[in-house]
Amino acid sequence: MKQLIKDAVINGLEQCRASGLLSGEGCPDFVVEVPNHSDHGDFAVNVAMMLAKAERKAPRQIAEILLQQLQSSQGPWQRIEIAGPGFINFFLKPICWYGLLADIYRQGEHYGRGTLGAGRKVQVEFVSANPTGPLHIGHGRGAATGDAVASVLQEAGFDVQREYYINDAGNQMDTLGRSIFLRYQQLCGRDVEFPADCYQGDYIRDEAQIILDREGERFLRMEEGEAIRWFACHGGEAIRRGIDADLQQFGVHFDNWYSEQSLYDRNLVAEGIEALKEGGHIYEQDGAQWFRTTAFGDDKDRVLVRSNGATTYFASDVAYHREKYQRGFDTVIDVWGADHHGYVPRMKAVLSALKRDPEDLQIILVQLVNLLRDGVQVAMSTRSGTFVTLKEVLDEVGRDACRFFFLMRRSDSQLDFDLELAKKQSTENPVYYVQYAHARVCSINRNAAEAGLTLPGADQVDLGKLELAEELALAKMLERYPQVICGAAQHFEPHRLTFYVQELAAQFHSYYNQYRVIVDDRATTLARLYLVNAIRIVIQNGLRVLGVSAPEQM
RNA sequence: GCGCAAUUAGCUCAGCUGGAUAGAGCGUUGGCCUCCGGAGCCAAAGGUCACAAGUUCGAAUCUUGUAUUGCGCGCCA
Repeated sequence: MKQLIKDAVINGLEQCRASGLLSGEGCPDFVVEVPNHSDHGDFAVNVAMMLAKAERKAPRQIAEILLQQLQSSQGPWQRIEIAGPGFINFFLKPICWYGLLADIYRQGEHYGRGTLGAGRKVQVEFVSANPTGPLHIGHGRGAATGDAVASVLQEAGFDVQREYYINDAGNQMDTLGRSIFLRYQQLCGRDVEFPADCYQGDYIRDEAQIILDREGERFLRMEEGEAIRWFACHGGEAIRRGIDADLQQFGVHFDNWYSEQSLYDRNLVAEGIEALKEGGHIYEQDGAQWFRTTAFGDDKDRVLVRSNGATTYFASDVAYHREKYQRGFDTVIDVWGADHHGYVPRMKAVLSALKRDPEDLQIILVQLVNLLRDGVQVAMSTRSGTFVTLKEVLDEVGRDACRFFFLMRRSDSQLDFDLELAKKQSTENPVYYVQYAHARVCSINRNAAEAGLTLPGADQVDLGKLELAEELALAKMLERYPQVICGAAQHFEPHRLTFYVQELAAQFHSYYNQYRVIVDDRATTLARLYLVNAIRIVIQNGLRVLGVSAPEQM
């Protein structure tokens, strides 16, 4: 629709020049936009203001000349006018909007799908929490965000893979093994000290108990190093399965779980370092191997291999990201906690060193969640063991409310999550507001069916019966949906969709409260059923992308 | 100290590629159920878009500076 207006304006401009009304050449890169106020029409064009200098004429004067030209030709508009400093405002015929409703029915659950991605391969890596403890509420926000970004990209036509990176190679796994082993020994009655740098959470003791029940006391006789390795391996896998179960409950499904250890097993870490070395990006100092990330804008160079021979976490990240592109992804998206923002330059440096466009790596920073209970901040730390898990929150407030809540802000904005507030299920929790709009249409449909009315098809509707300003506004709102998806995908901002469905629901509730859908006049009833069910489809689609259900009854 | 981000209504936040009179929710105040589901709707009040310069037809949006807040700055993961 926008393009149609743009073409018409360009065409009109050329004709004005051909007839000598305007001089100048070339066409400025003007904008067709949707004005904030409906008084300003459906679309506004700023071309006259941009031409003012080149034409040496007042913007309104240029607009007047263009207006004459446009009015003499055919177009989908009802009227065109000049306003403000020189905007040309287009008012379209209602049928232009109502005609688009047929697309929504024709495409159904596919309405909103775009071709922006053109099938290009994108990977979204998110959560990737260390398998040393259960997911907490902060991971939940990352999970909701990553999953929604992936879904939005899918809707926009990208070929998306969701991946979870398991940090199963560091010394934290050793700490995990030791922690469980110590609890195990305590459960066996041994008087051993449990140091502060071990994981304190109750789940450690639970895991130890499970192992004790299943395996008995045989590990007491095992050499300590060997026992710790066993506990690390089995404990890590058990915790990973627990994480997976929590994510399942949250409705998040990964296509791939990627082990950091596997990078070492396949020698990819050494290969990654070698690749950087070949590019001349590595030097040795104080017995360590350094990657010259400062050559690509980082603050300081980074160590890949320590003087004791151990590789750093960054080294496996180099290998990991290098391997992602070898797997054929055009764009790779990492979802990180915002406290890791200092790592962005060095990861971008990896791409530059590997001769990849740094834009091929997009990093979404998610602010940590500020968890409150009755307005009082809950301190969270994995080490101290005082954290609220994602599962606890899910059990309390439910999946839909939880996901919607996480997606109500842009990801790099702080989020206050008050558990008591979220549990109230009152107006503070807007997910019900949106779901209710959907359920209301379904309720209308049930009533319509009882009255012997069936949902009309596009060819059975007299669109002329939709003559209310509110109905036209709703139709326009529905037309915007695919653009919202597209914008959210381009900017990796799923919160745009959250805002959109809320706005659409609000507009529907308002309409519903003011007018009745089922009225005496059959043709009007059918037309309104046609409209509100298009709304239902769009709300359902929007919620599905956000990972929230659209119940028919509440 | 250096770097990154933020600063918009009483509170929490949107604001698209620079566009016309800056929006929403909550809270406050006052209304709306004989009526398809009141988990809803309507109305009112509420603003120096942190501050100051600059860029231009036009700035909450772009540039620079200042202030405040948060985060990051290891041969940790």
